Amino acid sequence: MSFSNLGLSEKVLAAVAATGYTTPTPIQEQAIPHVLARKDVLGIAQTGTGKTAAFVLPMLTILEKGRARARMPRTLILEPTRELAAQVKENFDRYGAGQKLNVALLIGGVSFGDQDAKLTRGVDVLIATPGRLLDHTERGGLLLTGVELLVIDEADRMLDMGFIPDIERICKLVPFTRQTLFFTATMPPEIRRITETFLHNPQKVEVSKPATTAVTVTQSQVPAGKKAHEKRELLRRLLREAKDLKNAIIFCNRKREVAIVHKSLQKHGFSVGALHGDMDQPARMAALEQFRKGELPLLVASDVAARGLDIPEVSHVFNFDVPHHPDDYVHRVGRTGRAGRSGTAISIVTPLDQKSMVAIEKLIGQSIPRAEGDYEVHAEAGDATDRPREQRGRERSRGGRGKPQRGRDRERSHEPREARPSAEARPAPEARPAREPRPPREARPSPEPRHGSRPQANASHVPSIGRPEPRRQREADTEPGDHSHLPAFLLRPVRSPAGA
DNA sequence: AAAAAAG
Repeated sequence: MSFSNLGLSEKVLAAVAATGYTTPTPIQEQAIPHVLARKDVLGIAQTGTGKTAAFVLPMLTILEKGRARARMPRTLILEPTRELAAQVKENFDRYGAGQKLNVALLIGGVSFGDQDAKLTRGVDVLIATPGRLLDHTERGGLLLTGVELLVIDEADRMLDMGFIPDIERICKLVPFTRQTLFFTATMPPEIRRITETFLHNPQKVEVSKPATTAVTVTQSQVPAGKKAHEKRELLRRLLREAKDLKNAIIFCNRKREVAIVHKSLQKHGFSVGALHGDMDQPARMAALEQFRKGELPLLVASDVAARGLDIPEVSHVFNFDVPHHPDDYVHRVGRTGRAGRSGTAISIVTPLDQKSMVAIEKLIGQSIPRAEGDYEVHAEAGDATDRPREQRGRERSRGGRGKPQRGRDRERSHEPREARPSAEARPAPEARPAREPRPPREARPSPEPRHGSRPQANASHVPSIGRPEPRRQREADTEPGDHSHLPAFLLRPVRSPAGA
């Protein structure tokens, strides 16, 4: 199968050929002919399946005829996040280069006036997040009565984000006779309901969901204490010792944690950017762009970066926090090992994360082995090296010890052994009540190598990544000023420990 | 439990 059989125009075929793609993905192969036949399409597909090109390419073909009128866009694409919207625009810029097409991006966080001026000139393709789009319509600068084709992308994610009322409002503003392309990864009842109202006799296109992680990704978990400073210290060690690390995304569960980890890595000399939804839009775009260009090899991010963002060639994904929702794990890990390339995903797992890990392993249908190497949780009880500043805001994880933990223990003991798929992968720690002191190291089973005969991730084998801190030194945390142990490409160009 | 999006 090739692109030339799908009914796309010569111009679009030439643009596709110029990018080097020769074979359409299943979703493209199935959806493109329906779009060109001006049918409604219900596409059930995850990100990473080539979904974006499945609507961009036929839209470009359709848009070759006719032109836009002022304030009346011809097509409208709704996206859940600003970054995804910007990415769709890049697709139009790339494949529509040979066409004089007006593409406008209507997202929050950037100048309203520039967007308004562009609308006045007339746009063929309007790509928007719901809030800013409604802002423009309410102020009267935008009329949706000329929209011939509407794309609702990542509908289930919009549902999660509470956008569905906005989407329903927007749908009332576009003509009833429009063509609608509706994409979702899953079909919860609420999504089913809106497909019935938004779509007319839709052609259903479904591709097998990669509800699992790619086989080319080497996954592992590393045990850690639940204290954030221990996790940050472990992260630094993992970054230094990682094999073949070219660039990495480090995921945190909270925006606050993203900021803290980012600052901490900066302080320790790493060349690192941050991405989360509380950053202003120029900073978000700059971070993403620098990371894409390779100017920053490391990116600390919230789940805003977990889905859909096309960042080629990410060699490593780190879960600084284990995601509480197993789907998010799949999405995060999906940032690496794309298009058959190899990738590495390493999760820092505290005792509190065990439940989440079991759910993740169940979802992906495989156990995630312990990383090779000497990764052990530091002594916790009465740790004399505790620094008070690290204890701020830790009340929740320390206080209320008795009740919740008793509850968890009880639950555990009622769980049948064979119902826990990964019991074999992680023998000792979670089988033991969390309150008991850990036995001496010698008594614990040593982590078994899980990945064939891969040599131990020892820094002496990977000179390019740097050497690990000696254990004693780690206890005391590294001197922020001393960056000599970091390989050059991970090193911040600015040597002064600014912003400390 | 949190993130995402309109200021």
